[in-house]
Amino acid sequence: MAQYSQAHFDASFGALSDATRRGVLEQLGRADASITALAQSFHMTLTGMKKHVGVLEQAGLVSTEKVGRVRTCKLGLRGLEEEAAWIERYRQIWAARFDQLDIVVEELKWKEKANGRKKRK
Amino acid sequence: MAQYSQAHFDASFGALSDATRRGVLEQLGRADASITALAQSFHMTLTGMKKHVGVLEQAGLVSTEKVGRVRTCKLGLRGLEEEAAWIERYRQIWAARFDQLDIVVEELKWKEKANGRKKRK
DNA sequence: CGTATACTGAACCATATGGCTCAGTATAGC
DNA sequence: GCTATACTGAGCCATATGGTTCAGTATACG
Repeated sequence: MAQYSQAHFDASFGALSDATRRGVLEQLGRADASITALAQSFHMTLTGMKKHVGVLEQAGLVSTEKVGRVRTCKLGLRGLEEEAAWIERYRQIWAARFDQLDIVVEELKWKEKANGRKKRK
Repeated sequence: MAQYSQAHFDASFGALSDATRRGVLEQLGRADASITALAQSFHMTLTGMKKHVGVLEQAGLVSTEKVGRVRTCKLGLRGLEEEAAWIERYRQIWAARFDQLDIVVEELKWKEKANGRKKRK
């Protein structure tokens, strides 16, 4: 889990980079749905929606099962833990860089004032 | 703030869906870098790297400034707050659904009974 | 001034993406 | 059995992506 299998991220972030697919995830969060139901929700053909579901399934975000004629889609086994972790790590780095900038600003203030008591170095 | 400007996500998640670009973000997290430096790091042409930087810049994740001949790239003003929030919200929905599944699993337990499938809380 | 460096832009290429239609196959229900 | 439903697969189309080369332009520096 500590290892970030980069390859996975290509698929999952790629899957998230489309508004329709994010919408599908949201809808599946409310309730499972058939391909037909999803296609209608997003005003597109069955075939088009099937591709989107395929992408989501490939990324492990959705799982499907066909019973009779109907393929039911639901949220997949994989959550977005690793992706959340990656972003969180990035955000910390980003924040750190920004803090450095704050420090620079602060140091400049300190210089001009020559009175700084509360230095947080 | 509660408004999620979906259009933005296309760009940012799209930018994250490529290993090279994620790598660039990590490198820029350590230190600012020129296009040339980045291109060398990732073994690709200047022109190729410039495109990646362009994508990241478009997504607001990187900002660049040209001084003399050198264009220096740094982490952009935009962090990934909204993206983190989206994923977090999804994860909660996902977890909720999974809890329902846990209930199902528990209901099925009476059947197997002996096998120790420990439920994660 | 002359040359090496750093980038830029156009153009090309192969492949992927996001949609569609159309022609199937399989199942539900009368 | 017949028909409507639900999906599937092939294939088309336009555009985007990830990379390249090549021919510039602008700047640093001896």
